[in-house]
Amino acid sequence: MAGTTKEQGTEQRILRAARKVFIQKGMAGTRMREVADEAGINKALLHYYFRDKQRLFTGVFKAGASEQFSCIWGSFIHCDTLFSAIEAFVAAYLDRMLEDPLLPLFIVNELNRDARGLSEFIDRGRESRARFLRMVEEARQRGEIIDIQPRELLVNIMALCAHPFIARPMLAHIHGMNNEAFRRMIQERRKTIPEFIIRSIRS
Amino acid sequence: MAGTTKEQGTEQRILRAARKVFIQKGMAGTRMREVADEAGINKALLHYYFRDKQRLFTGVFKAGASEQFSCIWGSFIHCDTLFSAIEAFVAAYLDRMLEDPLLPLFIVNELNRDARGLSEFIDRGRESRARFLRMVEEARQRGEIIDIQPRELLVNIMALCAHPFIARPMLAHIHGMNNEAFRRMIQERRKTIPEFIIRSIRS
DNA sequence: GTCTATATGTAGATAGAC
DNA sequence: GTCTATCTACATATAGAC
Repeated sequence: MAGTTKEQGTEQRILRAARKVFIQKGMAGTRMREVADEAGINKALLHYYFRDKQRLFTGVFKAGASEQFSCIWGSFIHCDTLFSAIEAFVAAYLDRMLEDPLLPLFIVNELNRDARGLSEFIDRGRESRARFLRMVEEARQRGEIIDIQPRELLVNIMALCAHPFIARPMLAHIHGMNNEAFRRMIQERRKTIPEFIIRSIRS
Repeated sequence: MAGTTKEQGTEQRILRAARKVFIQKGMAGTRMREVADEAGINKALLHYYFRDKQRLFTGVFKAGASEQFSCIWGSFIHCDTLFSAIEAFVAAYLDRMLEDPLLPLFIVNELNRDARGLSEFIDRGRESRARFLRMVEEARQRGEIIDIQPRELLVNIMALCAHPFIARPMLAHIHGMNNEAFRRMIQERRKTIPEFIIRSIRS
């Protein structure tokens, strides 16, 4: 019955360690040595499980990162109004990113370096995105919201959610925020972002 | 009278090349070799002008990047209303970043890696930021806008301006945008971002 | 100032013992 | 599977000729 997994599974330990270091330092800034140390093993074992750095990098995503996209984009699946969908999406996004605050910066960063590698990763939320865009278009036709391009609205929502995480060091510097203050700000934005958006688009 | 500058100045050529490569690849991803090639010289000369990689990196900013912050934050210096200041700021930010679309990602990236290095760089706009926050507070007290934290509004404005540049590869992938389409989108946002914001905060 | 040649360190990756 | 020891490549940086 058991068999493949040992105490915790070396492969899993490596993946968790690699994920942590890659997200923090990026592909170019990551040293295999550091991943090995973080996992409590040596470099040779990394190459035993994953042939090379690139495969390790890819493995990290195959093993978990992409499920998060599904989680976020699946957040509003049961919402029947546009406004409730926006609220659900914002809450899901902020909650998820609070657990991995460096993830947004990491993703845009690596996507900028090599868009091919993570394209399938993005496509996970494709249907949900299409559905959201339809909801916007329908709300517009019913006259519930002003005349705004669905794409534009989506970009704005993503911007308001992601940017505080991406620009966190700058915000921390400008406004003198520590970790606790940052979390409080994000918690408040769970409410204020939907309010900000809905005030702007409501007819 | 002339004297220090030659045909174009080797130091300037190096700085321009370094700037280009650093912004594209980041500190960790940049190879001195690549900078030398880009500048049309050899590696040794880089070390002759700038002792090491770190100093070259610093030199790039001392030589030009920080002035851009001043340009953006000085954009609304003659605006007497909050709404006109927002319009001026958004226009200045987008126009500037269209010239260096990779700059926003680069800045947040390096700031995340080492916040000390670029802190003085951020401080350039400090007074202007303070003035902007005062304008928001005053407009709020006059009842022209709703009850919103000045800081929060500033974060939202920055988010709406910067995020399309930062997440450009993702947007390009999702919406199938080429360079020309991206520029058109930014041009439209010069109008739509201020509208979006002002609709949201106007009493 | 600018080059070639080289020193020095360290990265990713492999060989082979256990 | 896991380790130590090592190979190879390449990055930063320097020495020294011109």
